[in-house]
Amino acid sequence: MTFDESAARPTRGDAFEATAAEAAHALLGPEADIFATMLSFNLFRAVNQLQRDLETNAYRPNGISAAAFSIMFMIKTVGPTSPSKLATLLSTSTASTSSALNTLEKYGYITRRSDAEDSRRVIVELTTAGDEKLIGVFAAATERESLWASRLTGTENVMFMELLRALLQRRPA
Amino acid sequence: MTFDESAARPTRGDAFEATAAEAAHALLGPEADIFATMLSFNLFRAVNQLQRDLETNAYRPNGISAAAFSIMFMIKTVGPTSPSKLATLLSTSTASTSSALNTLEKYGYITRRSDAEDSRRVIVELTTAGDEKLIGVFAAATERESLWASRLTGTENVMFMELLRALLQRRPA
DNA sequence: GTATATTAACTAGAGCTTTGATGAAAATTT
DNA sequence: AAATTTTCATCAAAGCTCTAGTTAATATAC
Repeated sequence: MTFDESAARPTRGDAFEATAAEAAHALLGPEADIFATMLSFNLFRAVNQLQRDLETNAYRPNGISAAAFSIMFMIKTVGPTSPSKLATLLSTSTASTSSALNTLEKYGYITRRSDAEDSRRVIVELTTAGDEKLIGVFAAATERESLWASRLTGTENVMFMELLRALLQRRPA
Repeated sequence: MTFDESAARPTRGDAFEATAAEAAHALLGPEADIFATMLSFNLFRAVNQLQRDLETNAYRPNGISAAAFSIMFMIKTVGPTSPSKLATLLSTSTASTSSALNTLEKYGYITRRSDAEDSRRVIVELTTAGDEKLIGVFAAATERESLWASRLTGTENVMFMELLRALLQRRPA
């Protein structure tokens, strides 16, 4: 990926970022390099706002949680699969997955059955109701996400995607 | 912010992103524009990994939670303040803040006292133990965050910061 | 001055998260 | 074949999240 180097000039964060930077220097001393910390700070701020938006406007109106949505979407992605596979794919624990599956099962959106090959294993499947629910929630979420993306230009969005892919794919230096 | 337009060429995501994109098209049809959705998908993936890293390597070894850390850091940032002010600044509910403050108080990291001016109001303050704890955790978190930032070049990190500031400061189009 | 409305903090209940423990089944070792 | 280890799923307990509702105190309206 290449950037126009002239673009790499410092710009200003908002008042809140400035206050947080002050606190960081108060904790680590005025000489400390806090760039990565402020980057992480703003990253969490932005993602928390997006997450909240999706929960308020896509998940909750449809009566499901973010975790429930991600599990249903994952089953849709990979097909009928086991709780442990879901946990691995979603970077969460099997215990959390088990708990969320309990709720989804209670609502009738997924079913559990025993694997004939390996009876330790459980196979989780979307029901018809679950599939229909997922379609509605997914459409609502996509709409909110598009609204967020509209804060950036097309080029900026592509850059953003590049940077995220780099974060996900590159090993730490 | 300006970008080198030649950099705005599509690159490839990982196998997992490709699978998710397939599922998205299965839900919305092959014509659907799922760019924003995939951007959001990768954003959550990256942030979840970072969050997990910080919890595992900075917060938990020091015996506190991410919420506890963010509250302590906020008190350090703005000084003694009320639960409702903390909730506003952290974009969370007063109920969550109250719950996290209960734990922090139990551990002796913060104190609550009544405001003389308005006795509905509570003033939350860091104890000496809380301040010392915060310094240690903050240093550990900063170290992990720097490691993450090292996955990107200096220019890329600056770009990343620009994009986050744009997301936080610009109104939806 | 009394009644209503608003505000601050908290609790209650449901859900998801974690680590750690448990039980059962499969794989491995001896 | 028998004993050990590993794997899978689940539960338990502690903590944070939310919405909704409560209590107490302040502000405003009549």
